[in-house]
Amino acid sequence: MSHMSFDATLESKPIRDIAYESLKQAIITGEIPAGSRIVETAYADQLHISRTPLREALRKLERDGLVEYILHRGVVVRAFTLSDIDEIFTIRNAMMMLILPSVVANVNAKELDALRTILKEMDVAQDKQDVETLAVHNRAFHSTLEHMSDKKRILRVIDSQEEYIMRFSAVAIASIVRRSHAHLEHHKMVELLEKKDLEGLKQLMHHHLEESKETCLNAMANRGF
Amino acid sequence: MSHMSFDATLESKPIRDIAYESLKQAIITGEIPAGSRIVETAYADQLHISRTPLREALRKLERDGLVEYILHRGVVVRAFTLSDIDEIFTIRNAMMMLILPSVVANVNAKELDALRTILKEMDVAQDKQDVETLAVHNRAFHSTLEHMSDKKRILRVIDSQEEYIMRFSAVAIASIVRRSHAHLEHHKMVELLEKKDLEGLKQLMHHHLEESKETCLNAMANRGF
DNA sequence: AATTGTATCATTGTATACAAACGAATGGTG
DNA sequence: CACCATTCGTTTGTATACAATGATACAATT
Repeated sequence: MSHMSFDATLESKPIRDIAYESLKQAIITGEIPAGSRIVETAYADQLHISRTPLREALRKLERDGLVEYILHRGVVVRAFTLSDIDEIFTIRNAMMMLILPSVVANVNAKELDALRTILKEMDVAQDKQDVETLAVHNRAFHSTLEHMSDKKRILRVIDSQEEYIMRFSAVAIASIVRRSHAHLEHHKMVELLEKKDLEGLKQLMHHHLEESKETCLNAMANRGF
Repeated sequence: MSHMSFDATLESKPIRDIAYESLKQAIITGEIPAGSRIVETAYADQLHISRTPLREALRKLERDGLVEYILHRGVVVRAFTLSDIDEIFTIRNAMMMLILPSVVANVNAKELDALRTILKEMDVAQDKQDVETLAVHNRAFHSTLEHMSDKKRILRVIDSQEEYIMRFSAVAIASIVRRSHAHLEHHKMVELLEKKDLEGLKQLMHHHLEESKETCLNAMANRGF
């Protein structure tokens, strides 16, 4: 056993998955504007890959609802409206309410530690007003919390909305008021988790996500969406 | 204008979509058992198509969560557990609660008529105890009702669970007791819609879907799931 | 006998080639 | 000039060919 592949995470992913993630990112960040048509040959050339893996990536994006397929005309990037954002946050909130019971039921010391560790890093970022880092940790915090649940299918729905949420909640975090509120709420969430206070957690989480949605919708509206 | 293509619904769909639907059906009905590996060459040959469209169909099913992808080993059909079924019904119920306000807000005479027409056919099927037909109309009823909402993204989530729901709720409809309850509830739903009684409708719908889930879970458990 | 190395095979991953369909430009006809 | 048919180019749809990878069986070594 001289040299096996040491790190499974570095293992070469199929090109189609790289294309999938690349496209997803480009669409969510708006790099590829809504309404754009994605011409396979052009995009494949740009990525220096063939059309085959690109097309498979497009089929996945189609099921994600990020692109729309038109017979014999390929795909166009779907647009986000304010209503879309509203719905995305609403879905996530509802799903969160569904998994919280299992989160509280499953929570253990190790996972609480993981949350506390993230929280400490958030404290630092919050002190520095480092919004970028805060956004990253925010995602990690929520993701860790969510995945304490064993409701796989519900988690799948949440995950499918996650990309958008993080994209748009970054806008919410940019608000200094919302930022400090959210920070306090994250701390309170861990407290409630420790106490296994399901009802308190549900109420807090619902409020947290609702506030986040409102802040985000306002910010987007101001940006002329 | 001699002969254009007359019926858009008969328009030739891409093979990949045919493969997609065929596979989806086969998996949901259990024709391809859970845990089976789907070997591309074999399945493509069986459908008399090439691997390319089949692979694109598999990528869609992957995003649907119907198959699982394993690096360099292809896809295997995911298993349904009782917990899966529970979650699927739960998701659908929660999503339904979210769209009902917009359904009540948007309802108009034409759509109510459509519902009433379906209901009449259900009356006939119920009289004859024709479970097959009842299942078809049941799907049409719920689908029509749901699509009165303009919440596109939430509807997308509902639709993504719909196939399973119909597969499993067919089991529930097989119960004669549940069948008559459901029938009465469908009539009551239309009444409440007419009256635009949102709260009443929410309560009824929640109960309706919950009962359906319980009946289904019991039936499945008895079948040794 | 157990284990490890190696050859082979089955299967997936990707690229390319060709066919079919659509759309825009062209040209003829009333 | 308007209108329709035709042609051509672009782009998607599908098939096939080839490369890369992982699994398996078997032989060699201990």
